[in-house]
Amino acid sequence: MRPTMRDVARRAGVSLKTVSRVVNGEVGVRPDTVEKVNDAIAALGFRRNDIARALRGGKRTRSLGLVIKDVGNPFYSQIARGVEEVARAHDLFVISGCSDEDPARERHLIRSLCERRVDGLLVVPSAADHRYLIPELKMGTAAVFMDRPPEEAIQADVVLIDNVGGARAGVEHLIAHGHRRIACLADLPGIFTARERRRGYDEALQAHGIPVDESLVRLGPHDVAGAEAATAELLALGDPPTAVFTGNNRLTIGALRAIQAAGSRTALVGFDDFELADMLATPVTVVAHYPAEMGRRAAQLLCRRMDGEDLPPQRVLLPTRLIVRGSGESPPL
Amino acid sequence: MRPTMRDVARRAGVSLKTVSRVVNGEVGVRPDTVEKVNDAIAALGFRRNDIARALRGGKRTRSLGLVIKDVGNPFYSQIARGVEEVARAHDLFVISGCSDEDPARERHLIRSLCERRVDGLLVVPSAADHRYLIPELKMGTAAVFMDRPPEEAIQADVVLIDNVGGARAGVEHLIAHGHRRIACLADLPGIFTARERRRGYDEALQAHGIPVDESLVRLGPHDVAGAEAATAELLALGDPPTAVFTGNNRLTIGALRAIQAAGSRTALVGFDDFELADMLATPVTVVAHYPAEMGRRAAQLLCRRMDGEDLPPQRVLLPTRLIVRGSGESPPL
DNA sequence: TGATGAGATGACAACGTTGTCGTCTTATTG
DNA sequence: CAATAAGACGACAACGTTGTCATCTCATCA
Repeated sequence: MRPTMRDVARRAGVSLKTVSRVVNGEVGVRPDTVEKVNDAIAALGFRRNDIARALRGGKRTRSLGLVIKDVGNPFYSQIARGVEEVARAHDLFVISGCSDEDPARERHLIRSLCERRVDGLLVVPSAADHRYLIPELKMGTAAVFMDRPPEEAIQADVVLIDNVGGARAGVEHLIAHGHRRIACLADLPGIFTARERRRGYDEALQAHGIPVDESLVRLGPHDVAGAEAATAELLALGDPPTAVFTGNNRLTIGALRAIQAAGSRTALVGFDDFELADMLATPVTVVAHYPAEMGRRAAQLLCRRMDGEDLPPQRVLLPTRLIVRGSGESPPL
Repeated sequence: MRPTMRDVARRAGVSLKTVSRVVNGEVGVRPDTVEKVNDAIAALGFRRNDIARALRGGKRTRSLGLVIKDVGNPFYSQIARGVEEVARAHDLFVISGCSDEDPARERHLIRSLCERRVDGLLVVPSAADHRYLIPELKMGTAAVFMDRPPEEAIQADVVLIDNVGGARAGVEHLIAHGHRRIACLADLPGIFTARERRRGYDEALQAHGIPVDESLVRLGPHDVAGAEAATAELLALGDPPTAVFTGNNRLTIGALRAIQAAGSRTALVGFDDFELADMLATPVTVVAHYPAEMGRRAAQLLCRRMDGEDLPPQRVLLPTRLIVRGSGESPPL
C-alpha cells in the first residue's frame, strides 16, 4: 500500500514527527535532516494523506459541495465554472452532484455531502421544502443558495438573477419599438424564475398603461416543441401579437422556429442568451445574464461564511443586460 | 461542534460500538436499544463522519477525481455529466478540477487529488508529459484518460473518439457530393485531436485518388475569428475550394461566418455537433460524437479497475455519426 | 442443576496525521 | 567554567470511526 509518514521516518532514520515537520515545511529542522527526509519521501513516493490530516487537524476538509440540477446543462455548468474559480483561489476542492430536479436525490446528496464534512454547501434548490437542512445549518455547515430562493424558514444567503427587472427591460424594449400586442411565453408556473419573469412582463405593460391580455400569455410550454406549438397558435389568432417575449432560451428557440415557419416578421425578445444567437437567420435580441458570475458570487459569500464572518443572511440580485441583435427591433406591422 | 458517536452513546446510555452498529445497520442489536440510539441520534442531529470512516475502514474514500480543461465548456461538462451518472450508480462522489490547459495546474490537481486519496482518477490530459503519474499509478491509484492519450510510457486505459474515422467519413461525404477541391481547417497541430482529424481528411482524399493540395489546408486557426479569416482567405483564392471541412465547432462557426459574409454557396461539413446547428440560416452537416458517452465509458472502466479487475490497458474508440442537415450537400459550382 | 451456546454488548486498538510537551544537544554568556 | 537558553528532535495523545475479541446474560437441554 501507500507509504505513511511512519514508513518515511523509518527509512530516513528519524521520528514520525520530524517527517511531519518536513512535509509541512515547519521551521526548526536541520537542513541535512530535511534532505534525508525528502530523499526517503522521494524514494517511497510518499503522499501526505489529507483524509487523516483533516480528521486530526482543525477539521477543515478544504472542500465544498455543489448541488445543481445537471452539470451537462450549460446554465449549470457555467455556475460550476464560476464556483470552481473561487474555490481554486481559496485552495478548496469542489465535490458536485446532480439532483436532476429530484427532491429526494437533492436531499440525499446534501446529506452525503454533510457526512463527508464539506466545509460549505452551494445549492440550486429543486426541492420545495428545505427544512431538513436546518439541523445541518445549526451544526455549522455554511450554505448559500443560487438561482432560486429556499423555503422561507431557511436563514441562508441567496444569489439570484434580477428576473423581474430583466424581463421588464426586455418587454419595455419591445414597447419602445412601438409594440402594444406583446405575447408572453412563460415556463411552468411552478418554477420560480418563470413566475418572476412573468411578473416582469406584467410590470412593463402596466407601467406603460397597456392592459394585460391573458389570451396572449401562455404559461406552461416547457420545451422547444411546446413553445413552437404555442407560438404557432398565437400567430394564428385573428388579431395576432406583433411581438413575443419568451421566458427562457428553450422557449426562445421554439418561438423562433414557429415565427420562421410562418414566414412572419413578429418581433422577439428572449430571456437567456445562448451560443450562436447572433448567427441565426434572424439574430436574436436577448436579456442576458451571467451564470458564472452567479457561481462566483455565491462561492465568495460561502467563503466569507466559512471564515466565520457573521452577517445577516444576504440576498444578492445580479443585473441582466439587454443585448440588441435584430429580432427585437422590427416594428409592429 | 458536531456530535460524535461518543456523544450519542453517552446520551443513549450505551457504548460507542453499539452506536456504530446501529448507524451501520448491523445485526445483533436489540430493537429497544436501536430505538434508544436512534432517538439520541435524532435529538443531537448526529451525522456519521465519513472522513473518519474512510480513514479507519478499508481506506476507500468512495470518491473519484475528474480533471478536465474547463467545466464551463459544453464538451467537458458533457463528459462530467457522463461521469456523474456512473459515479452515482456506484455511490461515488466526483471531485473535479479544471486544468485550463495548464500542465502545472493539471499536475497540481492530480497530486492534490491523490493526497485526498480519491479511489480513481479520470483525466483529459493537457500536459505533454505524464511520467509524474507513474508513481501514483504504481501506488494503486487507478486512472483512465479521455479524449487524448497520455504519454507512451503510461500504462493506462484511454477512451477516445474515432477522430480519424469521423473526419474521413465527413470528407468522404463531401467527395460523394462531387467535391474535389476540399479545404481543411485544422486546429493547432500540437493538439492530438486536430492532428487525428487532419489525418482523416488526408486518408479520405487519398482513398479517392485526390491529391492533397497543401494550399487548401490551414493548420493553426484556433478560434472563431481565426477560422473566419482563414476561410475568407481561402474563398478569395483564384481557384477557391468548393467545400470546406472544419476540425471542430469553433472553426465550423468561423467558416460559416466567412461563407455567409461572402455570399458563397461553398459546402461545409464540420467535426463536432453543436446546439442550434439545425437552426442556422444554413443548417450545418456535422460529424457528431458523444462526450457524455465518453465520460460514462471512462468511468465504467475506472470502476472496473477500482474493483481490482486486472486486464491489460484498454483503448476504447467511440464511433461518430454523420448528421446530414444541408450545408454538406450543396454540389460544387 | 450445571453445562452449553447463542445473542447482545462493551473494551480496546488501529487508521495516519498533527498538537503538546518533554528531553537532549550545542552554542552563548557572565 | 557553570549557568542558561535556544535549537533540534522524539514520545505520546488525540481526531471519530470500525474490526477484533472478550464478557455478560439468558434460555435451553442433558
